[in-house]
Amino acid sequence: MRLTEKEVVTILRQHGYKLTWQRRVVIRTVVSTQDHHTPTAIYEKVHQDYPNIGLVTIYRTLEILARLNLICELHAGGSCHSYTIAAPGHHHHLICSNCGRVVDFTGCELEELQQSLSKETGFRIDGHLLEFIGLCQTCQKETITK
Amino acid sequence: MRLTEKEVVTILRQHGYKLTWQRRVVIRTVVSTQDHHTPTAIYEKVHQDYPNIGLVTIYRTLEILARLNLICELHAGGSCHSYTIAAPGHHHHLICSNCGRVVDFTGCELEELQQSLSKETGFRIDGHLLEFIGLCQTCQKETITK
DNA sequence: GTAGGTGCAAATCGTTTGCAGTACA
DNA sequence: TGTACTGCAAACGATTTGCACCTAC
Repeated sequence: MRLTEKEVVTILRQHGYKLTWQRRVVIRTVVSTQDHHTPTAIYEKVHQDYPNIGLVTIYRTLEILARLNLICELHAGGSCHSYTIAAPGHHHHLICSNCGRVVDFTGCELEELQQSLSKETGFRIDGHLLEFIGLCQTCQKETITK
Repeated sequence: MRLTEKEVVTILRQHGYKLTWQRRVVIRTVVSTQDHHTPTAIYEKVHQDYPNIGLVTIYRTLEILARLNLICELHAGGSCHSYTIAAPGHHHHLICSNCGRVVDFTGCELEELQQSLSKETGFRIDGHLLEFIGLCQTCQKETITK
């Protein structure tokens, strides 16, 4: 399950950050969809309703949220500065290359591979990056009708 | 096994690209180390011996090499525009977070996970991104002595 | 009341493009 | 010899920074 606006806000406060309306708007935007967003995309979306908000604020807010692991950076989609709302705990992402929808999953079961790799190479393995890319059900149908 | 300079050059020619000394120098630089390089890093390295080469040429050469799958883009290291020489066939990377050394491996065995994910989510899965990050043997020793 | 947050403008960085000259095949 | 390639400079987009003002706590 993904983090809710309330949870994100709470964690933000717990870490001593102030809750401004700008931050709340950014959080709401990220939480409210299943896809991933670049800073500019968030800016354009938010800017429609709140023309006073600055792009700089988006950057600064995203930086904080990323540092607190409240949002996740994606790579497989294309842009490497694209974020989606986090889910608690260790998880990975399955991304639709057409609409950008992101689905979380747990249970990557890489421990075995990681161990044998570690043994073979002598590396001390600290982490991994795993993302799947494909087409979601809706976009598959669209492709067929076209 | 990773591609050699000769192999890269051959493939380049097979695809109708001309072999300039600039391209040869870039290829040699990428092939000659086990780590990964950003365009700027390659430029600086190459520029010492060949001050006439332009950064633009590095970009254009890397673009071609990437398109022909002769170099691989890495993400887990930090910079998202970092390349390492490719190995033939489906493979993944294990990256040292300290020295940047890259080790290839095959046999990611994600087919099972991929299938169950596909069944659960309805996604048609087209590909995946998998990278391990850690410390190579040499860098582990360094960390201990310090 | 005050520390932290915001917006603006300018600086900066990485990357791309237009164009005239150059070199590989 | 002709076409593709190069280097330069300029353009461009994304991101960061300095600073004066503002606001959540």
